[in-house]
Amino acid sequence: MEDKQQPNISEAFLSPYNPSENEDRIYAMWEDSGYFNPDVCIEKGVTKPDAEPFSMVLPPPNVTGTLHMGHAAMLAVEDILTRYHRMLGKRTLWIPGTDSAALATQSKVESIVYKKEKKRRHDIGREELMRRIDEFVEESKSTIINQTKKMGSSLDWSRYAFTMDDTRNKAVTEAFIRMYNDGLIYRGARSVNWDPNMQTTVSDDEVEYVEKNSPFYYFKYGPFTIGTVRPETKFGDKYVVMHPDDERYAAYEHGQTIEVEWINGPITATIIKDEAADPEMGSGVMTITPWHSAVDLEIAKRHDLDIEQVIDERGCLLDIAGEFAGTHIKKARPLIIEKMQAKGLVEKVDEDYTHNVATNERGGGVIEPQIKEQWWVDVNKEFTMGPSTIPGISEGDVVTLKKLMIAAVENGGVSIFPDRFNKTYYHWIENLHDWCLSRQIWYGHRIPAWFKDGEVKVQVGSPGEGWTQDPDTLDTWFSSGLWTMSTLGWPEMTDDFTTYHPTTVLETGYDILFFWVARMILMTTYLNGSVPFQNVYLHGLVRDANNKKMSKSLGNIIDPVDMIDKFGADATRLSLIVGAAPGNDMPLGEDKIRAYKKFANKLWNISRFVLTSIADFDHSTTPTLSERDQAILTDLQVNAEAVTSELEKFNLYIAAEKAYHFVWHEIADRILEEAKPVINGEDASAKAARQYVLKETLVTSLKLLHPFMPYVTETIWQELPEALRETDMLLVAQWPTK
RNA sequence: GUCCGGUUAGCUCAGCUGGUAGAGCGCUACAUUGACAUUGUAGAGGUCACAAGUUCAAGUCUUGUACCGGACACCA
Repeated sequence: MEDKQQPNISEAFLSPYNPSENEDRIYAMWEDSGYFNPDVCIEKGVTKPDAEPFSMVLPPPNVTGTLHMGHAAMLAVEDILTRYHRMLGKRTLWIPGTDSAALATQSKVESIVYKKEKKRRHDIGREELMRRIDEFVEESKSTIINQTKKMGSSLDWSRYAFTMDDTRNKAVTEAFIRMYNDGLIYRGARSVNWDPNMQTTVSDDEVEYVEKNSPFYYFKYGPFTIGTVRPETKFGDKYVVMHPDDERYAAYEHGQTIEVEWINGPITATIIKDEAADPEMGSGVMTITPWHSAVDLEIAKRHDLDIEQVIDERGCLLDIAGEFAGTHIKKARPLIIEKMQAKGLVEKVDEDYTHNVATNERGGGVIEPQIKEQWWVDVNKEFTMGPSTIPGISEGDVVTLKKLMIAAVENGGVSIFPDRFNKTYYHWIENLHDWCLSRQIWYGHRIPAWFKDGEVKVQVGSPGEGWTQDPDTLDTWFSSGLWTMSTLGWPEMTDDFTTYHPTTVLETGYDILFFWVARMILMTTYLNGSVPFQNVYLHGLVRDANNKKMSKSLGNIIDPVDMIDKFGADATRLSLIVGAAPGNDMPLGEDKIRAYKKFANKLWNISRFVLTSIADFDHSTTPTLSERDQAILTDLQVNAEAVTSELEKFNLYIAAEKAYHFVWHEIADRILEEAKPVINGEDASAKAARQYVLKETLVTSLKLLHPFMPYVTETIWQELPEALRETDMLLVAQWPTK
C-alpha cells in the first residue's frame, strides 16, 4: 500500500480535526505559560511594560452553579475581546471570580440540611449553618471553574476573587461605613418586600410579578362597596378613601366619620379624600391597609393616619383579627369569607379575576409588604462631590447618587452597547426608590453596625462591652456593586487598581442592567469619583432553535458542556457569536454548532494543504512577487482590517461572520484553488512566490480566527514549522493589521 | 398605564450617515474522492407589514395604522 506523500508535516494532520484530543492539552499549555497574566507577558517580553491597558471583570457566576448557555455566550464574547486586545499588544487583564449568591446558596444548603436531618436553620444555629455553607461552597466551586476553563477562557486565575473572601469583605465594610458617615446609608422603618417563606426582605428588583387567577370580592362597607382579593388584610381598615372630585361621593366630607358594621363588629370609619383613589376603578372607593401595602402607606402618611400591623412575619394574623388571630392567612381567607357571607357583607364574587402577585424571584414565596426597620441607601440625598474624573461632574458639585448615575452615562463616561439601552437605563433611574440593603439571612456580608440601648454605631469591630452586632447581612448586589474595584484590590490603592481601573469593558446580559450595571455605576461614582468601566456590552438571551426560552420544564435545554464534548469549544463559541447582535436574543440549535465544527475542520484542512504545499519553501529568502501575489496579500490586509474595524465597534457577530466567510469562501475556495497549478507547475520562482503568499495567508488566517476559535488555531500553530511562528504561542502573537 | 424594540427569501437574521435587495441553514440540478467524516459550481425563491409624506431617488428619513415581543410600573 502506498502512503500519500506528506513531506515534513505532522502526522497529526492525517486525520480530521478532533477537538477533544486537543482542547484540554492546549488549555493546560496556555495556563502553564502564565500568559493569561499580563505581568508574565511583560516579564517574558511579549507585552511592553508601558502598553495601554485593557481590563475586564468576569461577571461572577454563582459559585455553586453549573455552566449554562448564557454563561457560554458571555464567556465567548469576553474571551474574544480579551484575546483580540492581548494580540494587539495591550496589557490585557480579564479577572475571574465567583459569586456567593447569598440567598440562593443559603436556601439550597438549608434544603439539603432539611432533607437529610429534618432540621431548619434555627435548629442548627448560625455558626453551624455557615460552616455547612462554606463546606458546600468549597465542594462545588470547582465545577463552575472547570467548566469555565473548558470554554477556552483566557482568565488570569492568579487573580481569582470570591465575593466572600477577605479582600472583598474589606471593600464591603469600607464602602458601607463611608456611605453611612456621609448620610447616604440610613436606618429607617419603611415598607419592605417581606418574604414569609425565607423570612427576609428582598429588594424591589428581586420581586417578580406572577399573573394569577383569584376570586375578587366585593364587600359592603357601610354605604360603600369595596373590592379586594385579600380579605385577610381588611380587619384594620378604618379609613375609606375616595377621589376628591368623585361626584358620587360629594355628600361625604374629608375627615367625616361613620359607623360601619365590619367583620368582627362595628367600627368607626373615617372618610379620606385622596387623589390616589381611581374613580374608574370599581366603585371608586377603597379602604386601605398601610402596614401591608406601600401605596396605602403613602396615603396614610399624607393624612397622618394610624398604621396597624395585621399579619405577622410568618404570615399569621395578629390579635386585631379577633377570633382569627394566630391563623395563617391561607387558612383564614375562606373562613373570613364564610363569616362575612353569614353577616351579609359579601355583595358579589368575581371568580375570574387575574392580577399580578408579587413573589420573591429567588425563593418563590409570596411577598407580604411589611413595615420594618432596615438599612437603606438614599438615592436622593444631596452631598458634596469629592475628587472626580466623571465627565460633567467636578469636585465640590452638589450631587445625589441619582445625578451621578445619570451623569456617568449622559456625558459619555460610560458607553452602553447597543445604545438603545441608554433609554432603558434612564427610565429605570427615574423610577428608582431608596435601596433596601439589609437581608435577614445569615450567609452574606454582615452589616458593620452595633446596637446598645437604642444607640447605633457603624464601625469595624465591636465598640465594646454590651454592644451587639446587627444580625442582618447585606443585599448581595451591594458587594457586587463594588466588583470592578474590589477585584483590583480597592480600598487599597494597589498597582492593579491604579493600572486597570476604570475597566475597559463590562460585558453582561441585558437582564441584569439594573441589578448590577447600574449598581456598579452608583457605588463607583460615589466611592471612587470615577466610572467603573468605559463600555458596557450587553448580550441577549440564548434561546432554543425555535426561539423559545430554554427551560427545564420544556426540556429544551442545550448543555454547553455536552456541546463542547460533541463539537468542540471552538464550534460552540462561534455558534454563540455569529448572528448574535448585542442586546438581541439569539436562537441556537445543534445544527448551528455542527456547522461550525465543520468550519474548524475546514481550517484544519486548509492548514494541511498549505503546509504540504510549502514544505520545500526556503524561509530564508524573500521571493519576487507577481501582481497576482501582491493582490492576494492586499486582499488579506483588506479583510484583516475589515474584521478589525468590526471588533473595534464591538460588532463581534459581524467580525466573526466576515472572518468565517473570508477564510472559507475566499481563501479556501479561490486562493487555494488557484494556487494549485502554480505550486505544481514548472516555474520555480513563481512557485516560491506563491508559497510565500500561502504561508502569509495561513498565518494571517490563524491570527484572525484565534480570538473566535482559539483551540484549533493554537493546535495548528503548534504544528507550524519554527520559521512561521513568531511567538511560541499564537495566544500572544501579533494581530495582523498594520 | 409608561417606555423600548421588531415586522426583509421556507427558517434565523444582516443591511452603517438614503442610490433600484444580501448571508447562513434549507431546497433543486450538476460536478467531485480532492487539502476536506465531503466539498465545489450553478439555480429557484422577496410589490423589504400597511398607508401617507420629504426627496431626482426610501428596507434605509418623517408621521400614522396594524400585528408581535420586551422592560418597568401597578389596582382596591
